[in-house]
Amino acid sequence: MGASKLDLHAEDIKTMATIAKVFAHPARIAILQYISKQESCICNDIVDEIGLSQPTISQHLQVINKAGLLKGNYKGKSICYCLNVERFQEFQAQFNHFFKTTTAKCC
Amino acid sequence: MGASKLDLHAEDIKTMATIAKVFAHPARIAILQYISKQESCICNDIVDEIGLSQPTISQHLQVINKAGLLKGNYKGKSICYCLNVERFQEFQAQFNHFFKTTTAKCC
DNA sequence: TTGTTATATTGCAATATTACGATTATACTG
DNA sequence: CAGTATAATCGTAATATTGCAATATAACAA
Repeated sequence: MGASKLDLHAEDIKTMATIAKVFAHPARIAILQYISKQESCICNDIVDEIGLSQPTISQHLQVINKAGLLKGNYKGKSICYCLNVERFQEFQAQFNHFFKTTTAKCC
Repeated sequence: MGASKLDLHAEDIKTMATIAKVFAHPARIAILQYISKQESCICNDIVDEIGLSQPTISQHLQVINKAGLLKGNYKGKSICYCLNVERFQEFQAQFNHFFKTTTAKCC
């Protein structure tokens, strides 16, 4: 099928998976790293940097944005995309909690 | 297409995405948490716990296993799956590094 | 307003993922 | 060895993701 039986899983478990999905594509990791490095980061720069087409980058940006990790302000004709640091730290906290609470008992 | 242009991205970026993919499905998160909680954790228990079919669970276990996160020993007829803690901690370290090195400069 | 540049959206093709029934392999038991 | 229980594999269907060309929209400049 391809559709995950979402109702099966607890809310926090679904949240973790949703967060992880954002990071589950190299282009999105690359975009996040690039955005965080640059002082000013307009979409066209990202396109040049990553090597994917403008629509594809835009699509990945949308995924990142939907996760709440993006802030954008117009800088002239371009948009300066920036990392939503607060949200990013929330994600990190979720991961840390997941790692902390997942420790093997057996073997 | 669906195929990611892998050659575009740096090795460490691909690694991050690959790791994240393991966590990018609620069933796998649930499996990992369940495995870590139980003293002894046979596959059939996981099937009962998660509510997906045996082949589906087996498929997810394979994904987790390919990532190196699984240890399994036969316990009678069943297999006791356990978390490879060392590998799991490696993953955590990778995430920590990613989060640490990705900090916004602009906005 | 018209033209220009930058980004978003749409539509579509290719591939990947998820899920399960049917079957096969594996390890034990009698 | 034959029988049983458990897990893996195969085949296949449904859905999701990825990627891009074409097009639309948005913001500015003249």
